[in-house]
Amino acid sequence: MSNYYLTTPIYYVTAKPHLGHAYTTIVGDALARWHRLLGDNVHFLTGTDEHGQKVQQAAEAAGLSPQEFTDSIAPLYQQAWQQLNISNDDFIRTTEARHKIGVAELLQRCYDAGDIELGLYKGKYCIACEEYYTDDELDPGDLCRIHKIPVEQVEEENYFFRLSRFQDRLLDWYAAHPGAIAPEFRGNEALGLIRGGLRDFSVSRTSLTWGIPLPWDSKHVAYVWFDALANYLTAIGYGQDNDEFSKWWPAHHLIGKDIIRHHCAYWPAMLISAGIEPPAGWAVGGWLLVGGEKMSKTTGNVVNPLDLVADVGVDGFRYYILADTPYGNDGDFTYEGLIGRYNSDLANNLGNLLARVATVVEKKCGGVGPAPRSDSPLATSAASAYAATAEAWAETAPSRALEATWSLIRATNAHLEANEPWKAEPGAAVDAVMGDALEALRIVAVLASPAVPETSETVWQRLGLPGRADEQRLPAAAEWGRYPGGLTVTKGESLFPRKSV
RNA sequence: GGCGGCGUAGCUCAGUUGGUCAGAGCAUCCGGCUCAUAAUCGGAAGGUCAUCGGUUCGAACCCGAUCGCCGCUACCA
Repeated sequence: MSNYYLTTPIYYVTAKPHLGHAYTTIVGDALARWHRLLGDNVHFLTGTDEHGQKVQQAAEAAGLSPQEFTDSIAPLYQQAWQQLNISNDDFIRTTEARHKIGVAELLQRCYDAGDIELGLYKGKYCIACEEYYTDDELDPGDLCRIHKIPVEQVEEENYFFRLSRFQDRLLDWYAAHPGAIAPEFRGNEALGLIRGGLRDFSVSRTSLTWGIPLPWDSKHVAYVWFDALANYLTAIGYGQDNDEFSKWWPAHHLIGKDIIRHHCAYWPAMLISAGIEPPAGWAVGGWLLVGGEKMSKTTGNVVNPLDLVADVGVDGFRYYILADTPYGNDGDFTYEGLIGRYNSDLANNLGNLLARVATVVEKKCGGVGPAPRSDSPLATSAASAYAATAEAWAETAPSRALEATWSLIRATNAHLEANEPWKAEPGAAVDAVMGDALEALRIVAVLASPAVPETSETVWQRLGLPGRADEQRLPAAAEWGRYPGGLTVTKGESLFPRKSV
């Protein structure tokens, strides 16, 4: 049994949970659940990023202390993930004591290594970005390109992380670890920006107090990115519990394409400096657009995932997110797409298959599920569906994984159609066909459980199987012929009632 | 400007080292079936794999050029 440590980015508490957060988190959850099926010992982490100037400002605007403010937002994420059936093993908030202890440790290590040095920073600073910019990075009139507001001329004593020293070490590390960043073109992008030259970056601020003090100079608080990245360490005991830490590290990171620089350049450099092994891998996702446009408050197209759950259920939403968006590229959320997937894949294929099988078992087999044939033609369909599903999950390609799993559902519908058990008199022939269908459904329930966990449990129970679908272990659970027969099959309500468009 | 990517059936996309690679799903049309959620099954139609040229016995896949689109070039999934 191997340990598998998976992280999502931690989400900045100036925004409430939206579709974009849900997208990354659901992908992470499905991956975590798949690895649990494989028998891995999984630790799946998500959380919230709660320090920095923007939080301080948002708190002031709300008339709260920063701590009160973050205390009011962080639970929204925890609740959202609960409602989306996210199986995170931990949830870290960067305002927790364990995090502050670990960050201090990491800072001190980098400082002791000589990679953090005091400097004077004169520059043009965008308050909204919390970033300094050079002239060529600004629009005419010294406007921030992102926020279109004037930057301020600021002079501040800062500590700097000497990132510029790490270019060769990073390139060497990546050369020795091909494929660490997926998809490949994102890896090229990361290498490109490292080759393009790395500038030292400021890791402290004296201009605000809402942050973690530097252990050797308490006038400074840690820059929010340094603070935030460290969550991946502090959540598993860095600086406090070495056994726990070394049990899980290095991590597999799930990130968005916009934070490649921080995660693929800053972060491994910080780790190398502190004497910690770089991450095991990064899976970089694209944006989930809404109607072809980037979600933003100004265009008013921010989608609340919980509204969608009310329409198509948790699994309907999860399935759509996973099946309709090839990971790595931008996806496009549309309501029509959501309903289309729901109807065709969930209602027509999976839901209807279970319904027709249950009915025929009831009518022709007395409601008792027969055992499958060992030489069923469906056995090969199941084997190839499993192989393709496993391969796709290994490549962080949920959409292809689900397509592969669903191929077994289609094959099962075809198998029924070819044998027409509803026309035959009860007997061995009917039993054989229905046993095959039940066995295929059993395998589908296991393979689909990372995406649609609730549905898989329901199918599992309706088939009369003991235990739970998500307790099964692959590859054994995908072997043909494990449905024992003699179990009571329950018809039940429609799994996914069709939606009218 | 620099670096990188994309352009495959109406739509969304698979095609890992060049030789059943011209595919899947959805949508459309025709037919079958009626156990099932007007579901399902079969079949058809639909692409000169952006364009041009090259390498090769053979290229969607390699090389060059052209056209179009996009990403990154220190905010945030």
